Amino acid sequence: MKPSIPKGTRDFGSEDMLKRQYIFNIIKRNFELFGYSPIETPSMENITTLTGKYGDEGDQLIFKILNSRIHESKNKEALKKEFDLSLESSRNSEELTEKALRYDLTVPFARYVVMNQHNLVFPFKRYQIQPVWRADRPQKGRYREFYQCDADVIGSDALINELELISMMDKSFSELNIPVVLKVNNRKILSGIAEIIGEPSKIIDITVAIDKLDKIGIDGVNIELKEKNISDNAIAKLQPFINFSIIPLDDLHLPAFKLFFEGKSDIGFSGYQELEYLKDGIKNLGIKHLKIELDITLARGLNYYTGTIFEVKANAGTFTPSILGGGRYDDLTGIFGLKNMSGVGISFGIDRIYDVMEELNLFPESISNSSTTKVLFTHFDATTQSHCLQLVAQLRANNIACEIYPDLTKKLGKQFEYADKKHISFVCTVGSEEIEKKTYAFKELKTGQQQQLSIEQIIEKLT
RNA sequence: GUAGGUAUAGCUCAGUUGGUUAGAGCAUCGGUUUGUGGUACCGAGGGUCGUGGGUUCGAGUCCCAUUACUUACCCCA
Repeated sequence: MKPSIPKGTRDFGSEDMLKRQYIFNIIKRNFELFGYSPIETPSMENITTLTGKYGDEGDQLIFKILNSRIHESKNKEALKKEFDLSLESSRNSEELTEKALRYDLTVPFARYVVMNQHNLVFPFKRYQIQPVWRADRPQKGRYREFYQCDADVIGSDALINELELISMMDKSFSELNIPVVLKVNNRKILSGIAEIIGEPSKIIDITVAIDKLDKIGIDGVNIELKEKNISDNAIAKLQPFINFSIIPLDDLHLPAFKLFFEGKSDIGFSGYQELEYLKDGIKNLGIKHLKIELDITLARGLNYYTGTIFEVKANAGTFTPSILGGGRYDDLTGIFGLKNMSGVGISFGIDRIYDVMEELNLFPESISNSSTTKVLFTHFDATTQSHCLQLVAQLRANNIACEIYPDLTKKLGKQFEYADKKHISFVCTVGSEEIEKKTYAFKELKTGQQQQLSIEQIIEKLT
């Protein structure tokens, strides 16, 4: 049988893992620096917890888990009927699947908050670093199993939370040294636009069309809008937004927004006010790295967002994936029975961050050619090998990572080659003469220097 | 769901308008070197050319089907 793994999944080798841990460590440190504490939730959720939160497209991508022991079902007729119906259309049948793999970390988090509401201190700030699964078609930078690194604060509708998140993104991407643009928008502004032009149900079509501006030009956008049955009158009203769809936040002319919404759309006006707060507040953050722009076309498919929305795009030449997403959700916990719990959060996509950093060669050289092992003990036979056991014990007692070449071989060359390939810095050779004199041949592979040292001298050298 | 591309050694890939025994590099193992790695040289093992059918005197090469992988669109981290 030829070994294989499901498509869209990957194995991570040791070097991959060291690089991934490098990213995880930076993100995790910043999460803690900004006051978030860790939680974890199960890989699988009850399917009813997940469905209906991600929009139609998202719901289709949920990995469902077939119920166990369906052959023992007492009501096989009902089961068959559900199965037949499932063949006809996309639907959820608890007869067949009552569990599913989590699609993101935000919805399980909301579920967690509701279930633990009496034990949590609000506003509750948590971070969570775990894999999620999507039944997507894999392609470059798109996987079916990938990690998200989420930080959310729930139980506070203050916009200072958004500012803190922006500050945290700036610090994190600055430390990772990735060139990025933070795109910001606000669902309230989108709703306001839809309200004013009288096409409230068409807002997704509108943003999708405007988003194609740089590809198909302003006329192309207008044609597409018309194809989506949006009235000429509405298209006319949209024109200012098409022209200023993407604009650096610093250049943003807020009075135009105010004028557009004031007295015409309450929700749009409140979106404008939030934007104004953010623009003012960002001045206080001391942003060093992040380029921030307002992007009216940024909609984000997830249904639960209600206010600010974030997306970070990396710039690795032709490869410009979005590597972070997030936003504010005013009532995600409401469905689970807990009202008035506004939350806001962001999610780093570590797998794509990895791809971008690999593309741009941003990993420190030291990661690729470093080993967790400091010293390899080489030997000639069973006697000298077992003597090594005493020596490694002493090194490990001093927190020096070391290992013994496990196979018995007379060939020192082979053992040295092992050390070299594993990028182990030092080799300590133990022969009968060494055991007698209690000094060992201690060689630094990088320099080729070798001296006879006692185990105490070795420990001293390495600490 | 829509549209392309690819499939040959463990890995990455050559293989000409169809023509005798299908090649290379890397990796593995052995040797030059039975107490010293990264370099070098010599040698060895490893293939029903994704699967099934067809055309042909003859198919890795052409045609059809099928499966897997992959890229782009949609959507997304």
